[in-house]
Amino acid sequence: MTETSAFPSTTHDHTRCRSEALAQAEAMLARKKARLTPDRRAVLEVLLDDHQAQGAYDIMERIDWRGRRPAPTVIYRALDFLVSHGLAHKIESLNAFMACPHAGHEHRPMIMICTNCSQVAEFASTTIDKAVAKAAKDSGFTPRETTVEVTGLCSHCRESATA
Amino acid sequence: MTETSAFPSTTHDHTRCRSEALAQAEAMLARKKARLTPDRRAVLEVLLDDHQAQGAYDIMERIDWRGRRPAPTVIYRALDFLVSHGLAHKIESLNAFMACPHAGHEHRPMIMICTNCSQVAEFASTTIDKAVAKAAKDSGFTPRETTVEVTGLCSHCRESATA
DNA sequence: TTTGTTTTGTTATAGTGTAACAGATGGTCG
DNA sequence: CGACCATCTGTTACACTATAACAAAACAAA
Repeated sequence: MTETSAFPSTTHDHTRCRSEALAQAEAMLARKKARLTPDRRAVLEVLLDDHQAQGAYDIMERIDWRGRRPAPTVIYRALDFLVSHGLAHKIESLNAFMACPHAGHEHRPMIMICTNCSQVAEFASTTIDKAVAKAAKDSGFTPRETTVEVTGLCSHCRESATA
Repeated sequence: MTETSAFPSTTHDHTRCRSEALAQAEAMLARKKARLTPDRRAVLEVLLDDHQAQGAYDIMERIDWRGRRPAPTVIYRALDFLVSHGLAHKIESLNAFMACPHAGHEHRPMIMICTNCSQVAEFASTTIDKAVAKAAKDSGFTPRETTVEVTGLCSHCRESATA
């Protein structure tokens, strides 16, 4: 099993990372005949600006909306859209949002949150899914949606923390 | 594999369920030399009143505090204490709290939330813990705290939903 | 081009959670 | 006892997160 650090290296080409994700999102929405309106696109772009979780109000601050700041409703509506189409995830334990790097995959991945650098990453694991399904079944529970979030240290911060 | 429904039956002896949990909590805190002050006890009692998740403000409403309602701070302080001693869990996806039936065990269980009857239950699974640990390791991530929450239908609601 | 659906604009408000600091209380050790 | 330190309480004010409601505009499809 290779260690595919889900956290991008500090030197990765983020301009490209960002534009590819955007292109993927556009393609995916076109296929679904869903509309990436200017508000939605603006929110997605802000989310794609870095690999950190961002609160709705942080996003609000970063959007130039005809010289003004958009109202919270505008942001939440866009976020609802993005989340429901799998382009973003809500991180429950932070009340914040992240862009999803794998647009369109139906998935509810594990989310990892680095408490040092605040970067977030996701990892899809069928092993976890199965373990959760089994635990639910053993409790007579019929699962619908699963949330798995982990805080800790990403590989880069772990190394530098060896001080 | 036995199906040990983690959700209490509608007919279970809740008076007893409640008083046993309280006694366990007292014993555990005495062992740790931590103080179950009146505020903390009041919050714990409200949490133990039923098997649903309760928001901090719901709890606030239910506490008679010398004829008044306690301030939010009072509730959050008590909740912090209870959570840090393993007597309650925060349910991130609901911004709400539940009493922990297994006082004192060091654990971060999976939490199941019935979207029909709003009851919540927990289930400790080493299989899930291992799967999460492995997924983290495969991503070069060093985990600290894990949150696993599942929405769905509990056994009782699943049966009645077969209409 | 009419009709129905989706999206926008806006205001107001509901819900969740902390900061800060003075004062009270309790446990401990001389 | 009584002085001390740590913890817990009381209170005010505020910050952050999220939704309700409804009229108006934009769009797609026939």
